[in-house]
Amino acid sequence: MQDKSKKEVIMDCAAKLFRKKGYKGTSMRDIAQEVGVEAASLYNHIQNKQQLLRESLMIIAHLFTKGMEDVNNTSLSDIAKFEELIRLHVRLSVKHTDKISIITSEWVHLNEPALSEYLQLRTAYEEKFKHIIKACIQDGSFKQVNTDIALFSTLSTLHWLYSWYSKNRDISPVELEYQMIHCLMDGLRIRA
Amino acid sequence: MQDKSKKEVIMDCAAKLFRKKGYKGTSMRDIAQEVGVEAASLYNHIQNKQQLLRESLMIIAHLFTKGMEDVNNTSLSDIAKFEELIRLHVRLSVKHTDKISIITSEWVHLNEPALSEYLQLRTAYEEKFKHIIKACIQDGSFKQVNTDIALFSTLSTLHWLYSWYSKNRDISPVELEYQMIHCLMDGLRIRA
DNA sequence: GTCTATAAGTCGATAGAC
DNA sequence: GTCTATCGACTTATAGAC
Repeated sequence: MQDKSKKEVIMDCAAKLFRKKGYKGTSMRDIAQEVGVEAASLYNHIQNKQQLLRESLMIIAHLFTKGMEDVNNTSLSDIAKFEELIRLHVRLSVKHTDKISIITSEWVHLNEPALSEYLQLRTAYEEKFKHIIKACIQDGSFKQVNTDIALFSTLSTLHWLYSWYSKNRDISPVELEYQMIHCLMDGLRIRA
Repeated sequence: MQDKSKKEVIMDCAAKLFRKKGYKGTSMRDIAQEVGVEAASLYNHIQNKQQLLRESLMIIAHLFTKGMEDVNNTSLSDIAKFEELIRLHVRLSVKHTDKISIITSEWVHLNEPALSEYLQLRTAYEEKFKHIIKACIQDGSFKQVNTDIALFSTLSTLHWLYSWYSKNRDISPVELEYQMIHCLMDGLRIRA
């Protein structure tokens, strides 16, 4: 495996600190200390602090967008697509834990025009997710639920996977995928 | 209804801004502008910025703790207690939308000893919630799910109610309670 | 109780030596 | 490419006039 470039090291350290203390709560001096250099040295590899937030966020946003496209390009049934999206979230949460936390809570600190670009990607993603839920209702595999609430409830759980997974690393990703699908699709109660 | 004290006005303005821009992203000048005074004037009513975060957060934490006690002091069945907790979250999210957002994402900026005090309350709350889920499994009303995942999934959805409710104020709180209970307990799929 | 003025510190970012 | 030194803006909070 190729060594990380210095920029990648900086991006990873920044994501780790943004997660722990937030974007505004993390100084360039904090990031420099984590990397092991002085703050001024960071600017030989990056333009500014905002770039660290923007690039981490956009990398993840495009991974979700690409994942959604891949799922929609299959000939799977709608309910199988729904399951595949849950697996996508689990996979990305396990692999990019720190950066995922940024997309969940630090996107508000994005400057324009990156903010609008990000929100457009997110809205498009959510609309496609909702479309699949609606299709599941129409083909009779899902109940006649309020689709907005179903979407919100599903995404809330998936957005916070990263925080839960950090504290429970003993469960395997495959087992986690199975449990999440079961929990979200079938609920808790025995007799519905 | 009694008029709000100046301190309450400041607390509400601060909560609103903390929600929008985060604790670290909100300056005392921002809060002062929202209140309609100069920044220095705030200090006649409050001690410091940290107090604004701490008090808002503790008010909500104690409302949840009190709500959990009330539920556990009833003679309801365990599954009815679970439903009652969902109603508690919906009720508090609707009534204290801004302050709830702080407890979800800004608690990391609490200084000690308030941070430890808050985490202790939160852990105790989660343990009691988990205990009710376990009781529901034991009495046969819930499936044999992973209780940690069931707890996490339920709380994630409930924690983000406030953000969803802000954008969908057309649904009534009572209808929202019903939909949330149905969604979390019965899932989406028709045949489990 | 509100204001102006300001202290004392931290922030992101740059200049220039090496 | 890293460092030291520093700029200018912004931060929380206080002092003291009114």
